[in-house]
Amino acid sequence: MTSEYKPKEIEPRWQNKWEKSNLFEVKADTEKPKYYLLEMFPYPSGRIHMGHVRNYTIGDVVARYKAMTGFNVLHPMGWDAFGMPAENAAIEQGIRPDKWTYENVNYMKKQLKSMGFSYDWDREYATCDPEYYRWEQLFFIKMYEKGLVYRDRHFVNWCDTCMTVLANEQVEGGVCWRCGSQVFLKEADQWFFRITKYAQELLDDIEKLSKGWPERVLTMQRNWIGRSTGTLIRFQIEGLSEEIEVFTTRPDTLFGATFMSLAPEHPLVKILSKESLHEKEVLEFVDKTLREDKITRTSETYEKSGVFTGRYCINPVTGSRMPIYVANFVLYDYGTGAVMAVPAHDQRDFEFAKKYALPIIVVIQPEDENIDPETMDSAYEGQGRLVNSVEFNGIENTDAIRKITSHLEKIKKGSSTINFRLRDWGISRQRYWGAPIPMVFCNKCGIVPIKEEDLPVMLPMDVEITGKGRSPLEETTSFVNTTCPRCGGPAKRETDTMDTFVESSWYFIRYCSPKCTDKPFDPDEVAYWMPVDQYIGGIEHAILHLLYARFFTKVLRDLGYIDSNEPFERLLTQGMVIKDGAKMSKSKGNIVDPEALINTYGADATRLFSLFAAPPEKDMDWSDKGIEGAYRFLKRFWRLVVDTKDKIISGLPPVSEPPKPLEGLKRKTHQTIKKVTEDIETRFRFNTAIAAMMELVNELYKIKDNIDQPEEISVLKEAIESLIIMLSPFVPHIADELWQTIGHEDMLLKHPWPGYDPKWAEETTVTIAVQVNGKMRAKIPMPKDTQKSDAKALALREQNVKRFIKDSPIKKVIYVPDRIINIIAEP
RNA sequence: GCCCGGGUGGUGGAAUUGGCAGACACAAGGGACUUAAAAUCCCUUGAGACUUGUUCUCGUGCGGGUUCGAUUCCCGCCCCGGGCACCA
Repeated sequence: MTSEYKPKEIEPRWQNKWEKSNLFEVKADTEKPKYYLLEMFPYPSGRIHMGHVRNYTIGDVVARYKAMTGFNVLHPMGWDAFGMPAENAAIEQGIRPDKWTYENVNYMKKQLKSMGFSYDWDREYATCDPEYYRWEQLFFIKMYEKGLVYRDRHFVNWCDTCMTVLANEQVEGGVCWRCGSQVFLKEADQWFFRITKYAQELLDDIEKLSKGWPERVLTMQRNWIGRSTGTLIRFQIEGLSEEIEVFTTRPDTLFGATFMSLAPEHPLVKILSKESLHEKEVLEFVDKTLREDKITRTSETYEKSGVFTGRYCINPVTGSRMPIYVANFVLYDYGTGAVMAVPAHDQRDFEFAKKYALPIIVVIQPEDENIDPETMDSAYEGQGRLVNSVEFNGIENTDAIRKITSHLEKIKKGSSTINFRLRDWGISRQRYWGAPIPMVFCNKCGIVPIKEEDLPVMLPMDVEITGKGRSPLEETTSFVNTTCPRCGGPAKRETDTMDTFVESSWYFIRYCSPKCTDKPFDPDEVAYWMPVDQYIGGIEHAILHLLYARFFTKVLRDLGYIDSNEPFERLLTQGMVIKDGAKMSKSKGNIVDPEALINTYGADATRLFSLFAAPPEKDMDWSDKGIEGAYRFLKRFWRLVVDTKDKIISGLPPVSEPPKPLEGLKRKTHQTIKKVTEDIETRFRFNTAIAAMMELVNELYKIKDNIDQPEEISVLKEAIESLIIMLSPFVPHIADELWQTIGHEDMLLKHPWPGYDPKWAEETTVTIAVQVNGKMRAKIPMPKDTQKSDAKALALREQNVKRFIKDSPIKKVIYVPDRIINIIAEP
């Protein structure tokens, strides 16, 4: 062993040793408590980036720590391998998506291994493996049979020049990212998962997650599901048998509803204007609005506009005729896609009414002012008593909500209802590189699912991908043409593939038994490992991925595959990696390649820095200089151990009563163990854990050369051994190397985590801050647990304290034991 | 626009339940060692004031408030970031 720290030599050596001894392989063992630690799996984009390094280092610290505290730790890794970049690579470089993907997987796997992560690589898979997506196809069929899958019309982004469907990401400022022509919304038949059926349970179970998930993620999910209680009201259309259904949370304003607004997408729009004078104008307006993107449409500053359809509906309580408009600000996605317009009490309706000279009727008057439709310049959206509402006049509007709803129920024109903002999950993608949807279209039998025994529906590999025209699968006749599973006659396959969020909605269950071939999961394995105890990943997944995974877990439970209600017991959301004030990205050119860092400073320094730079939840600012500090600390620690190695090897085990001069070191050692343990266990604050260990190293540097006596050496030995063990989850290579250097043979992952003696982890003297009238005037060391009267006496003796009290009488003394004493003395 | 976060020295951050603002690092400056450089080790380092102290004043995005005491709680702003259902 050399005396110099050479990460390039020791890191590959230990990675090999770990691999050869199968250190990270785990098996279900009911004798041991299990711990399932999972980080969000990566998309194989080509090379790992700093976000991966950060995410997987955080996970690795927890995984190794849990193993050292006696848990049977499952720590798997795999690849979220379907998605658009592979198709883009095919378009741009002519490389096959499967080849591109698996090459990336191999390269990134090598990179992850060079970081020394404790993955059980035996469980690895990619979601584009047919052995994986075949089960997804099975779930689709089972869900179809249960009524959880249906087909409906939906709007997609369409580029007329490329003749192709675009993802939102491919629409830049309303135009196609490739050819620059205007993108518009086009209707298409799509497959949907009925996630709304689970809306209430997804909302209720948020409560159960409140212990282990960040509050902000739960709030975001709650708002996304968006449950609101309201009233469904039916308006009869004059001259037609159809009714317009409206969802409103403000039925108290019904007497003030003077017109009706429909979303441009609403199916009634075409029927209403059909063969009328307004038909052309309406259709043009709808067409124009669908060419605008949704974010513009819903903004408050957006110019509200609409056109009259030529038809009227009847207000069910007043009997008055309400003109029906198509309005650009009404969203088809929320409620029923139709809004009863109450201009006096809704700002958007008010603006619309002013613009088109529609009647404004005030039906709610506040206590302290008198609202007049002639003079008002904005809608009144507050509380008050009803007016112009016949038998409901004088009632508080909050009571009127209930009373008018019951009235509507009596006259059979409406009912109380619960509305969710959450919409069903559209999973159809007109793309090649995804899991085929296992359905066929038969002229005789209609839509028919593939037979279970014929799964998987294999994605054909030999296709031409141009990025233009129809999906490549539609062009592949050998794929499209098939026979009907029911009648055996000629049939066509569904050529849409599934949203890649479907793969990531259940991958964590597959890790429990990744090699199971006759069913999706081995029930015993799943029963042992699930749920995931700790999930770690980016905050950008706070809503969609996590909600879909929760939904899928509940569906798979109801299909009888698993018992868990929720997939992830605890969640840690990690911040992004920022450089020069912006998220690291290729387009900004501010990428830092982790591979270069590993080559220069080693995996341990890279890991240490990514943990030390910021707490995990926060965005982390990258600085090139910071890694130098981490590297310097490792060198410093290395030298400390090498310098004291001989003493430590021959040293005595810890003594309970150390020599007086070393009591401070003993105390610092136990305090550090306590701090590091708590920081990992309860707070995930690795930056402060590392800072504490740095402090102990600094302390050791101060005294290491003055230690000779056997009893002193025993204190030193305890400190250094504890440090090596505690550092091992953070910087595993150097830790195992130094552990061996001081004469041990076991690997630290199998070594127990050190405990601390509470007696030594406590301070005996504390520094009390003395305030006079809330301003700090002195600091006094006192024995721990000093009584208030004694503390007061000591404080009053202090020169600077006397100076500020002068002759003023002491009115009050506030004492927070072991922290602060505040003397209130004002003349 | 809507929902959710964040803002502390030159920089990253610390302050765990309302109780000493700036731990630990980085950068910078000074010194030791060296023929020299690198490496290493030691010291100084929020701003300002003077009476240079166990000193005072100011200071946690901005403006108010609650409190003996506010980075922490409340109200109103400003700025930055994440998500918004076909990026993953």
